[in-house]
Amino acid sequence: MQTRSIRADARRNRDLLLAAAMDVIAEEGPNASLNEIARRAGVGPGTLYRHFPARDALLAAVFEGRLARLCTRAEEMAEALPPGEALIAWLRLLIAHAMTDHGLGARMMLTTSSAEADCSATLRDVADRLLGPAQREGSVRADLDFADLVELTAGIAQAAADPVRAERLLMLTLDGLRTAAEPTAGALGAVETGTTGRVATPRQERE
Amino acid sequence: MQTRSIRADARRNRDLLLAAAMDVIAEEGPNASLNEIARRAGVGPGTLYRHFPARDALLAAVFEGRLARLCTRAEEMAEALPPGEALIAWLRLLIAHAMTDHGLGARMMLTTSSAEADCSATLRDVADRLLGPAQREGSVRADLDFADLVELTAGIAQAAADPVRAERLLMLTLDGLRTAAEPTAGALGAVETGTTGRVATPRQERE
DNA sequence: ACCTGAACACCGTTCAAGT
DNA sequence: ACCTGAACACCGTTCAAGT
Repeated sequence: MQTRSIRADARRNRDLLLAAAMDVIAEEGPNASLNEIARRAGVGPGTLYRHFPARDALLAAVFEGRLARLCTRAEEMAEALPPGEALIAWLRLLIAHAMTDHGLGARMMLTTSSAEADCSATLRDVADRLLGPAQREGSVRADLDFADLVELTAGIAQAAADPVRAERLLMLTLDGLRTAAEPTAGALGAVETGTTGRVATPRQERE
Repeated sequence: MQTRSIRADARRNRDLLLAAAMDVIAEEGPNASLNEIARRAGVGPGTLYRHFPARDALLAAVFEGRLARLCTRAEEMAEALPPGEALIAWLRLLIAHAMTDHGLGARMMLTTSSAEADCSATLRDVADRLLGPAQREGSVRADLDFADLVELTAGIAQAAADPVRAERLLMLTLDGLRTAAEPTAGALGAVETGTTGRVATPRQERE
């Protein structure tokens, strides 16, 4: 009496929907037609909306599987490599991940809403597990934040046309564009302004 | 006999369309409804398609105005500031630009197609005008490319939720995430690999 | 309980018909 | 020449009706 056959059907429909969604999204990206997904799963559109009331709920469900794999890999890296290298290797993985399915990964990484399937929290735990040691080791800036890594990574993934460009952008980001930290002229007190967020626009600053 | 009144009408419709597009895109972003734009311009949808056969053509037209301003500012900065500072100030401007209209700027900066209104070429000229001097001065990496700047900039704009986050990400990108260039263990010859683009994947990394 | 699929308002795009 | 706007196929979303 605990599990009804009707429930089994619902469960089966959910699985069909999810499988179809993975296929269609892989082909068409995160804006794929929901009706098409329902059609390919062999159910009516209403059934899709019953299981996934909003598009992001469906995307999050697809995203979860990949996220699990990403966490496993993070553990492996934390054990196999020195902290700094582990973090960088994982960032590389994160970028590859964000580039799959026409940017579904990046979209899910950046979206703060859809708290129901909170991928963001899981991601944060994993990232902190790698970031902390790397910072203590001194191979990475101490003021780095989880959000910094996610945003820089997602940005690179969205802007890069292919994995080669992505790798290039990652290396630039790790090493920085500047050659030195000296502000051209004498020692203005402006060296540290970078960390404070907004900086005065250079308007009347002539010659 | 050179200019017909009919032409004046066509011209006027184009202007109406463009003005409406600027409004609607500012409100709804680059995926705004084309029918809605035509409606607000007071013309039929067919007229819109006559003047702008593809969505990107319309977006490019909207983009052109802002691009012109961006070029003017670049000239001003090149004259008023030392090369390194001018480049950075302009990058900041580029990011702000890429964040307007719900990401229209970033989309146009990254899209290589739609060669008709080649914003990309204009942008490239301006960027090179600032990048070259900054590199000769030595304040910025010598191997930096125009594409690097555009992609990093567009990536930051797309990933940042607000201008404060964007400024933070820009500063991180300028200075780099790493604290030092030493590869953890002894002096492998790997210090310079960052500049070569693709780097060997860390051994057993599959998938 | 869960599913269905017709129905609604909208979209992008086209094209015969007008002027 | 240029414009119109009805028309087509599609979309996201809902909801009475079924089982």
